[in-house]
Amino acid sequence: MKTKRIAALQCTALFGGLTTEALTDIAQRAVELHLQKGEMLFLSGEPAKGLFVVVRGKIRAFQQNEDGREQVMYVDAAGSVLGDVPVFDDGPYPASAIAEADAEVLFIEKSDIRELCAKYPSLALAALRLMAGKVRKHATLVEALSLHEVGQRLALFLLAEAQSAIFPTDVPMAFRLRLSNHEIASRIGSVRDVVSRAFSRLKHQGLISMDDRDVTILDLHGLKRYAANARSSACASPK
Amino acid sequence: MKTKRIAALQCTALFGGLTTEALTDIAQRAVELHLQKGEMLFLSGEPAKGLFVVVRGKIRAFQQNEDGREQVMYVDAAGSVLGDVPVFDDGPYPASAIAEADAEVLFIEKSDIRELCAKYPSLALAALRLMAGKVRKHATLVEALSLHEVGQRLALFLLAEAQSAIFPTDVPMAFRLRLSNHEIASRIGSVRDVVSRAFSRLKHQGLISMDDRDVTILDLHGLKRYAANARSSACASPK
DNA sequence: GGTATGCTATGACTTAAGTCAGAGGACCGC
DNA sequence: GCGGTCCTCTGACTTAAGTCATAGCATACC
Repeated sequence: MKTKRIAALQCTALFGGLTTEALTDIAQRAVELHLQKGEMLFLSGEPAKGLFVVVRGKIRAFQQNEDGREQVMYVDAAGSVLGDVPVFDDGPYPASAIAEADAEVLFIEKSDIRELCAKYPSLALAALRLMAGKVRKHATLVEALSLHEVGQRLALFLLAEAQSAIFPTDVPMAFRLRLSNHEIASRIGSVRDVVSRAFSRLKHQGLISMDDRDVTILDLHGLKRYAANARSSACASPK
Repeated sequence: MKTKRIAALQCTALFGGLTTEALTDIAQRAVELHLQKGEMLFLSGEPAKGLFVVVRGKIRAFQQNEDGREQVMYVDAAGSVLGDVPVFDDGPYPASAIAEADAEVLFIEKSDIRELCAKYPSLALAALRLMAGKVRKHATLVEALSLHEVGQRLALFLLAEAQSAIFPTDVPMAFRLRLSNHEIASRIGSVRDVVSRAFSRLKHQGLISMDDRDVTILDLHGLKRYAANARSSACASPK
């Protein structure tokens, strides 16, 4: 009956290392939730009762200001865990979460997780590894937002996208953008129009080319140089 | 001989809950370091061998761009732990660390920490709590940098400072700024001049007053409103 | 005393970022 | 076909942020 849940838990970095008994135990205590695209999972600042495991679909964690502008923290697909922070520090959720596509998630009580961490050291270490990764990711975001301008942040975003899109042999790296300019903007801390202009700048400087949404990095080193220091790589001869 | 070290470890949130035996064990494996003000403890991106416990003094963790502009992540005083992230995710240090004042720190090997986490679940849980707090802190910073303007970030900073300066009875909250405008700027992601102007704006709007570096919050609700939405609280009648 | 040094404050200026509006392309359903 | 919706790209404009230069005021030091 609960084998599907157990399989889902097994696929996560957090629970993957546990024994079948432990997984069965968690699976039985978990509550299944089905979300339609656009449904909120939780709100930033809301008291937290536990964490969520994504079984299917996509969940977007983000912050919002009064004007409705969004900053995406991360997007969690199947196998990811969200809402882990409040489990360990007893605070409210630090961000809001919404279903980016129809999704299926498992809810697990805070107390259950803590209990299991105390019982299975490997679970605690897995949680630590996950959490450390989040700190690192956020630290990178802070650095980008505080110390780099929009064009540089876009360059960094493209470099990361190129990395994750696996085309190891294509030397002039090409990949398809899965996100709209609006979505890119909400990830790199800007707005649609400005991202559009930043793209134009990269194109005019000969660092990338775009055919519809297919990006080709023409000058990898130049793009990296631009990401590190926008000024140094300017003044080239645009077409 | 090592009782001083043990006492220092006992004072940290990370190791505070351990038994004396465990503490003695760590204390023996720890390496003592003495830093003069301005000395670097580690550099962002550098491979990490372990974590550091601050025994005395202050250590500042920060990022820097090519122009030398700094973003402070946090400042650790006695009892704090830094460099914990790479211990659990095996990456390099995510930020640089420098002695803000003459300092004394203990270095503990990555492998020792991991071993102890597996052995003492309470240590793992303490580490998780610490790490969760860092994620939360960074998430707050990301939100501020991405979604609020400098004036709002300064207001948020002042509200946080007022909180930590303990004056529970003073209704018109007053506290002394321990930081220069330059330091404040490096914490809220801006530069000296801009912070100075942001201060003037808050003063002109009657939200705060300043006598040298003594700040008084004249209108707590107004300041909070300004932090949430700078536009709404404008247009008041400045003196 | 004089002279560094470090800090604040300010006005003038430049540039990056963000806003607004218009035009056009792709896609969907009717 | 038509009218939606959703996206992109652009130029013109406004505003926030950052830069530069200057002046003032403490403190520390010789």
